[in-house]
Amino acid sequence: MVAEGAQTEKLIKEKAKKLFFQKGFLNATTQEIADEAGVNRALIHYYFRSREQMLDILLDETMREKKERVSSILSSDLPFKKKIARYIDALVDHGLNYPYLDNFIISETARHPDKIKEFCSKVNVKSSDLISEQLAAEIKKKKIAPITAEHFMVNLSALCNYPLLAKSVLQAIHGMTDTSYRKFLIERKQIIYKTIFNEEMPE
Amino acid sequence: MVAEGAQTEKLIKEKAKKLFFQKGFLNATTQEIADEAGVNRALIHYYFRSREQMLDILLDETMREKKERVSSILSSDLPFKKKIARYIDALVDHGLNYPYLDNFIISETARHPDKIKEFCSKVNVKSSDLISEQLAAEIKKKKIAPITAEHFMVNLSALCNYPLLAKSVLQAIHGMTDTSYRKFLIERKQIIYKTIFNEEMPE
DNA sequence: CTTTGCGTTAACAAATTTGTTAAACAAAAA
DNA sequence: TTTTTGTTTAACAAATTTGTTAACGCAAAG
Repeated sequence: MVAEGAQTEKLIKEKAKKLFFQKGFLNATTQEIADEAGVNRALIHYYFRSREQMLDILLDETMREKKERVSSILSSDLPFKKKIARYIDALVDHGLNYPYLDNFIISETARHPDKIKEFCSKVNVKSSDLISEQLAAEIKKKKIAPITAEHFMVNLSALCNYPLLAKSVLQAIHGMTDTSYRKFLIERKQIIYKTIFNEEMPE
Repeated sequence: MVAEGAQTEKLIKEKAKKLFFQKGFLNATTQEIADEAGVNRALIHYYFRSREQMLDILLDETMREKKERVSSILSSDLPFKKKIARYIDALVDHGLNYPYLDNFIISETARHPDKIKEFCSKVNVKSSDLISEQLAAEIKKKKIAPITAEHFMVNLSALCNYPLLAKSVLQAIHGMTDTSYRKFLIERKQIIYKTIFNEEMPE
């Protein structure tokens, strides 16, 4: 049973991401990660030196991937409402895969405030900048009620991300199964669009 | 320096809440809590037996308090929009005090799914039930666009809670200071009302 | 004044978790 | 076949963290 090096590294990363970002075990131990991947714990240190460094890599990788997906949509030349519809779609879909990613980032940055600053300086994407002109134009044309780009983006993030983040709680309160909650989240894409624009989502 | 018993217990709880719910250190050690309170670590075990039990008490106490505040508003006989305005106000104000409470609950329940179920069975408050009739009435009167009570409440929670939860991230992205972020959150009360009802918040 | 009991502390013990290292192992190169 | 290289493992060491305990101090009760 010899797993090629790069394979193992990838396997560990995948399983660690699963524990952290899908299951929400944000203090998963190196042992738990190793068990999940079915490898010896020392391999984590062999490939990543320390838990801390692995964590940084996972976070950087996952956030980068998400940011790419998301800002490619926001920087596209789609008409505004279409763009936002796509954005909602991407955000919710990504969140279905990694519901606890934001939760992880929040905890991590609460402890180590420098990390988020450092990361922002590397991957600086102030998403509100990407839509501010288009938003202003829509507002001028009276297509949308006046709102700043910051509040608009925060509204959007909140409506998309929160139900993913708070999955366990909302699911328990409303007594939903995993599948019915998933359905609820898919439904929300339309709801969010409607809440933001006060009109049905087209098509 | 003899601190009365009940005083000390209260002090420890306060400082622990500060670390967990205000600062977002959701793996604060017993030592950190003791230091914050300026007492010997053993006192935590003296009063709460174990870290685990203290945590349960803190969570129960804080959630109960929040639920009371919040559902008293929702079960009042205010007109619908006034009621929601109050609700937004209460939720954001509470969140200003304990921005990381939800984050804590989320992590906790991810690890121990039973806890949230147990809690829900004790303090069963399905907030959407408290407004569903009134909401339906408003919709019938064409005052609000059609939406289920569940989605309506999740929208509301999302818009209120997410910016508190994600404080560190949003603050970093938008380059805000603590005070300007606080201002931003206060502003949001109107924004949220406007987003939900598509009209200015009165008074 | 002595005793009793609660609150407090320091010191200790145990458990958990991370990180290191030397040896084992397998496949490719010599 | 032997060597070499990169990967994997078990065993060990160190650090962190939780939980326990015995002793100390002080105030109120006897």
